[in-house]
Amino acid sequence: MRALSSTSYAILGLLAVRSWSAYELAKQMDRTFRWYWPRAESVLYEETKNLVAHGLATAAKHTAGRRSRTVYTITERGRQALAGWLGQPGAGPVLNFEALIQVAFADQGTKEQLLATLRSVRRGAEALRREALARCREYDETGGPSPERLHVIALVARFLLDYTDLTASWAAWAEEQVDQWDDVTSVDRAAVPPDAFRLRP
Amino acid sequence: MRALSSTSYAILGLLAVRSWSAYELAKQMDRTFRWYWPRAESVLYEETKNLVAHGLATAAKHTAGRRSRTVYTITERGRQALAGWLGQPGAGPVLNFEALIQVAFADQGTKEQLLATLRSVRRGAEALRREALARCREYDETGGPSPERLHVIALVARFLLDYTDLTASWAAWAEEQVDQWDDVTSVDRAAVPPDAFRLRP
DNA sequence: GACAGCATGTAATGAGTTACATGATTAA
DNA sequence: TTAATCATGTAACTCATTACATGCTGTC
Repeated sequence: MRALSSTSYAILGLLAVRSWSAYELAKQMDRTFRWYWPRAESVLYEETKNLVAHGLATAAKHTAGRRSRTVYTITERGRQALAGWLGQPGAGPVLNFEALIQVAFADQGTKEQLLATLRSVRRGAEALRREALARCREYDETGGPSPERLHVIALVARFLLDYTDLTASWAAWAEEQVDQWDDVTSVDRAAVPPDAFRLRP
Repeated sequence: MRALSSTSYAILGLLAVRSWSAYELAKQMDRTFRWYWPRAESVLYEETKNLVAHGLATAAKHTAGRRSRTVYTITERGRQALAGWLGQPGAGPVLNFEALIQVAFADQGTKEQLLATLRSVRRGAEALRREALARCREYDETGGPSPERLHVIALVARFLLDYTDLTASWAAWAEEQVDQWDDVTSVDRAAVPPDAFRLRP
């Protein structure tokens, strides 16, 4: 029986909304947490058991046809634990951006390498932005699967939309800048993007 | 002798700029990587040894006074390894935002809890934005410690400035929205922030 | 009858964090 | 002389990932 982690509470949060099978939870984690709390599928199967061991959820084995599925349901203690955790100070955004290390030391490589890095970041970010926009349109038009939770979902959505847009826009801007450079080892002060060091209005 | 990780290459990147003592590297990691590749100080002392074991750096024990310090220098093989890594596709931004889980399930707690979470995020983000702005002003005015690297630093700075600004602005906006709510369990469709689901112009 | 997807896991491994240990130097 | 900071690490632990294992079910 492990101690409860933020990941435990994240799953407990989903269970507070409704009961889910382990498989459904795994899919839902991919739909939602992937954006701001990405974890491998396998943690789900460990954590659900952990929640049961702590008495925060119950597991019910169903056998639809001959195929088994375990449905998890939150307990009253689980709701209390979740409410308590919501009062703890949670960590702000922690970013891991490998490609940005490569950008920071790009003068040790070639211009082509830097452009390839930026293009790959831009493509990935654009795909995420498209996905975020499509989901947002769905929520806006249909109310989504939990219309009674739309007000909190909107807060999260606003962040993710802005965040994916920022990444895509930045990568596009950086590509434009680098395109204008003769060389990645350039020392020319004029090659430094103007206003890069100032907050946009 | 461990396999090389992205963290290994990050440190190797610093060594490509100049030689550093282990302690200086630890400080520099805090100054730079903390923003987009945060790692504990202790990894530095493991990784430097690992770089030496791989032949990518050399260690020189100096004794200034009676205090010992180990100065690390990149080797030719180290420069080649770094240049090779710069050509590999690096991962895009991966976000871990614990407080956003709490926002997503805020309807299971109280309005006060949600406001406290948002305020704490905003305070932290504002502090980071101030720090980023101060560093940017320094780079803009003095050229910073490596003026010949200013063009790549500017690319990184632009991202970090926008990113810290986004987080701070979002938290402030979210606080304003929630302030107007009667209750966090509100179902009123009018309480949903207008245009939250649309990309800003 | 094969293959994609449903459904649920386990084992091995690894990267990273926290906490601790140690002693020197310098400024108040 | 006390505290802060310089300077370098080690050990234990935790969290998470990757890769694998298993068998069912519906469809072409």
